[in-house]
Amino acid sequence: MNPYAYIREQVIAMAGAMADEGVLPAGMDFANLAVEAPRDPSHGDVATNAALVLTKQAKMKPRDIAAPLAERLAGLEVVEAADIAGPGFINLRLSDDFWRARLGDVLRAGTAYGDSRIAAGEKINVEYVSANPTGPLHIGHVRGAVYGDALANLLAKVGHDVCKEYYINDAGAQVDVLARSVHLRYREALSDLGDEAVGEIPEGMYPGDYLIPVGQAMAKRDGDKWLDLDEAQWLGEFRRFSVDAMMDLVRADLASLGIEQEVFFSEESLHRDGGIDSALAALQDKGLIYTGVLEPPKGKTPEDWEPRPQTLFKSSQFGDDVDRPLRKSDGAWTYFAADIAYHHDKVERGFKQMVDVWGADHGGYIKRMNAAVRALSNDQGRLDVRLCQMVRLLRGGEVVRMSKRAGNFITLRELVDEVGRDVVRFMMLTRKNDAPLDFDFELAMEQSKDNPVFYVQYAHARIHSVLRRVADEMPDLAVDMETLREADLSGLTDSAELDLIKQMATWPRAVEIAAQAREPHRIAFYLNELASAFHALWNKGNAEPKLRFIMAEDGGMTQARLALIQGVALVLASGLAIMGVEPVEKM
RNA sequence: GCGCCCGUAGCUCAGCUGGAUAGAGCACUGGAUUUCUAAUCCAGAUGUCGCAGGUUCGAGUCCUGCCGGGCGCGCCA
Repeated sequence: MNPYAYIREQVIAMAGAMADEGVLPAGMDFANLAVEAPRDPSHGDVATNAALVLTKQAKMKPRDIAAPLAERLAGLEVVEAADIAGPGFINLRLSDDFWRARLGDVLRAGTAYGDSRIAAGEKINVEYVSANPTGPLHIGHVRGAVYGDALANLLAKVGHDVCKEYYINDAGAQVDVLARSVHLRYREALSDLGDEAVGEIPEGMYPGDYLIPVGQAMAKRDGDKWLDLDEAQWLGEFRRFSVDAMMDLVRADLASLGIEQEVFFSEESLHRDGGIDSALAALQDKGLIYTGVLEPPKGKTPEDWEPRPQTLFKSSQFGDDVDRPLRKSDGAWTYFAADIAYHHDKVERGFKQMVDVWGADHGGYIKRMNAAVRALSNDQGRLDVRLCQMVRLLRGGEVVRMSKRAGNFITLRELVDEVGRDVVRFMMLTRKNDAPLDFDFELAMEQSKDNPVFYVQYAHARIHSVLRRVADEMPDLAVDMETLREADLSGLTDSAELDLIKQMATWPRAVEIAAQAREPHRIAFYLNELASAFHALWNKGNAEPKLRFIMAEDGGMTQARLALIQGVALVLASGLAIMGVEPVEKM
């Protein structure tokens, strides 16, 4: 049971009853009525703004509504006290028994505790990473990868039917460059001279060593059949072969972070199979495509600007600043045209809700994509573009400088190899996605409470340490899950113990809030607080031996305490699962 | 010039979509260790929430205008 949702139901039911009796007017709207834990715990366990929200509709003073409502609430068995405070808040203190029963909820649900049905069965598409298939993933891709993956988990937790997707930009000129670079490595592989064969990699080619095995693989598969042909004859095959190889690389990089997407959608397939034609035909039918001339962009006119009639999409009709071109001057489709077709395909696949995770430098594209989705879906679909800000790498307080030209970009794989998957994932989720993030190598590896990854995992490991220990110290005591679920919890009376339960009871709500805001970082903050409450109780046991989890002379108390910390472990584990971090049992 | 994001304690940041006296951590000071892993905990201070208006019972949160920082601004992806 979600205690806040439960109390809210009660409040609404009572307000309804008051309406029936004529104390309040009939037919009031309760949408804004909130029941939450007050910021200040001294105000009680839960608070409601009911009287304040209803004051206008009822045309009554807040306190005149609050008084009779509080009186009724006080009559509930679980309510110990109902006070009116401030401008008209009703503060409730709930019985300890009520809270102890919430621990039972946690133990019965297991890691499914916090699962919600607010989005039950709603299909949603989450597209993330979508890096160009021209090389391994690097540091710039990591945050979006982790954010997108955690968001997908979070959305699934609240009931969404989530499709995790990657858009392969395999149609642009960068793929020609890739194919030529691989052809170079192919020639190199067939030459007796080895690396010497191609010498310096020419300007405008990809110099990375990761293409050497790709060239070798091609040489092994096809021998010298492409060696003396014109580019036009080998380019297509080299494009396909190279993109496949790069996507294998990308998938392996993602796997090292524990990311596995279900759909890999090829941009090239849109060009090949008529996807662009059909998407634009759909827009054409709606009268949203025309030929026109755009104004030059203000403030930064390109030198070679010349007004030119273009094929344009009326994105300005859907909130964009100007209409956007669909064809390049050479007649080829723009990237935007392909992207329209891609989202058209998503709409056709039945997605009304779509999330795209992009780098902050693509912010300028949001309006036109939103416009396109609205147009393609007859305003039924909704695209939510989430931007991830830059990650700054620090080593010992110094910013790690990287440049693409110098080729010293830190790859995703290097990062994971150095600090580990769990650290990377957790750290990337310790900030709001649209705020810049500093990633400090030294802090990431530090084993102290300053390191949030460690702090949370340590709490989980500590709990399992106790569970291992009790097996040694009290071998005859039953501590399996089934037993703990039925344990008598009435011995849990200390404020630190009840605080821990109350903290756990906010988990389902924390999940829903994070999911609605699409902000998985909130999960990281929640886990930090829960871990903190647990560490506090642990230390209280050092000062007061009566509060220790293992009470060798009192099996019943030990079971109650173990039930408590097992509950904490379950909530920590279910939160870490959303983040994609392993809940370690031993450190 | 235009658009988007950001501005909260000395530093790094939360702030539950409008609630009560705006919170953590770091740093600083003092304290707890024959431990269920002290890898931790407890106690102590600080704020014109960038500025100015507006909306209302109530604004860090919503609206408008400024100021400051970041990103972007036909045909690259």
